[in-house]
Amino acid sequence: MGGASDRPPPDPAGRYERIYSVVRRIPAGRVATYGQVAELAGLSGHARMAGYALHALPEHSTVPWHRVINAQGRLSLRADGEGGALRQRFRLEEEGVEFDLSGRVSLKRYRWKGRKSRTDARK
DNA sequence: CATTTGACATCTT
DNA sequence: TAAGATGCCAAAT
Repeated sequence: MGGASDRPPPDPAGRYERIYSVVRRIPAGRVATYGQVAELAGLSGHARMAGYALHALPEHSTVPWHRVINAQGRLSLRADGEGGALRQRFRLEEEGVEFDLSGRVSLKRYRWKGRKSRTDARK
């Protein structure tokens, strides 16, 4: 067993990097939920971690954090008030993502089908 | 070192 | 559809 059990994060100082890596793979015009990002990052079940990672992300970062939304298809941003969320919404609209009257995104249509790496569909 | 809080998800009422 | 409760991990105080 190679030791290390099955714990994915061998990076005590770069766990977030794993999250960023997944977010970077999100194509424009597509969105992914925190839970999905966490799962692709190897932290399945720990959706919160994904959120913290993005929050700790600097603005000048090249990570398209605006493509990451919550499972309700809604934007989640407490800091910066609604301005931050509003800014994110405009950014997504600019990429082709549409919002409904409730301010929610149709995950059914814009959800990014990201796999764990592997062009193979599954298995 | 213990407590609190935080870019969430999922289930239940 | 909305609202409340629970679980998760990490950083801040």
